[in-house]
Amino acid sequence: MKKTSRGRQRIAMEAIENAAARKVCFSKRRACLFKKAAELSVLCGAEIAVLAFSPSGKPFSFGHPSVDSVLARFFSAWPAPPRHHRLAGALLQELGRQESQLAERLEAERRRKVALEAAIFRPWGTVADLLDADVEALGMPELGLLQRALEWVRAEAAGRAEQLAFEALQPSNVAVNAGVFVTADAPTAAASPNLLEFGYAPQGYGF
Amino acid sequence: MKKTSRGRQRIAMEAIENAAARKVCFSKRRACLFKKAAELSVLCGAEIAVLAFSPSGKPFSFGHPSVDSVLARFFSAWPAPPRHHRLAGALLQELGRQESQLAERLEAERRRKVALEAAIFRPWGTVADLLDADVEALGMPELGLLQRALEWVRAEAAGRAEQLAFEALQPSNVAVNAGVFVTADAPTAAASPNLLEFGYAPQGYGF
DNA sequence: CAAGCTATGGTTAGCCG
DNA sequence: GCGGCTAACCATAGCTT
Repeated sequence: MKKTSRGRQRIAMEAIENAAARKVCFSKRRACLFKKAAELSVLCGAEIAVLAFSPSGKPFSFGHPSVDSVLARFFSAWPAPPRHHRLAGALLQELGRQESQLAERLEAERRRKVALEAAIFRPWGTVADLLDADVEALGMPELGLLQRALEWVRAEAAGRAEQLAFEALQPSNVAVNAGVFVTADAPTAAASPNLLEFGYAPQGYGF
Repeated sequence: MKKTSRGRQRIAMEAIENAAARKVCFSKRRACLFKKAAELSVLCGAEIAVLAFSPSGKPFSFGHPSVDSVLARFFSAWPAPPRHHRLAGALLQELGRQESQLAERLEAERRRKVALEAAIFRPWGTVADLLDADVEALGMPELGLLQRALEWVRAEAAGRAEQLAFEALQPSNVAVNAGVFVTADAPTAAASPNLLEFGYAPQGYGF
């Protein structure tokens, strides 16, 4: 019997030129990376999040117990350096300065609302677009609402994420999800971008 | 010559009870996980972030090209679902309702400032503490400032992250950092929490 | 307590169906 | 374009230093 395979070959640690090979490599290795992350979280009880964008820009994520919880913890884990006090001083100063302008801002608020109104009934791209485009023009009530709205949207998206366990792993407390953001070609297109979701298990090399 | 090692053994995919073994396992596997993430990003040109908390709560992260850039992309990559339009409607409605209360809120703003003032000159724990404790009381100018302040703090922290490449990998565009957040025992302690930084290379099993 | 060792289980590049 | 196969690299559990 002649050898039917060359087995695993050593490859150089550099960008894979061949597009097809790169895609296959990404899918295979991403799966293993997520599996390793899951194993680590199970074995050691660690909280882990992995975010990955395929070469074509498709987002994938793994989280234990969830991507969001890890992100939240990560954001809050950064220690407060001494400079926070300087920051606080600057904040207060700015506060006092702006307080004296509250009256005129009340009027400006009204103008902002008109701009917001126009922006809102225009089809949106991403949440970030809303933030980028309008946050400067938003007044206090809008900011608060926007913040809550963003949290809501992200919570809903996270809630739809597939809750899958790896075969050899504890079937609970491991979440894997992947999604695609398909931009609309026409800015005026009424159809909203698609949200595709995948399970972790065999989902092919597509991305 | 008698066998000097049992080689790699198969272990059950369940939490490791022995604390010491768990620590060693976490350190070894985390290193490999980061290495795999780096390889994937180099081979496929993918953007990847890995956030991990050790069992004892110490944060570690890997990012290519950087944790922050991946997080930013991840947040903005979530597609805008149709419900955004419903959300927009609700937002506008709420906006109109709240606009009629602008005048009285102008007065409330003044009261908020006093509360903020008190909060600001109190030693802070983490940025999250500030957010959690005061965001409800913050008015529009404070919110905007706080947002910028948060971004600034995170940017500075990220800027201090070690820029290391793995031996076999391209020496650029790979960032690895790890830090510890040491909480102050006394809430009134003036000393701020420490920020310890590590390189990726041999740093032992400590965490 | 971290670093090195070694045998073995796990991962995966290249092919095939 | 996917899943599977195979053989060769790689990761790593348990020890030793």
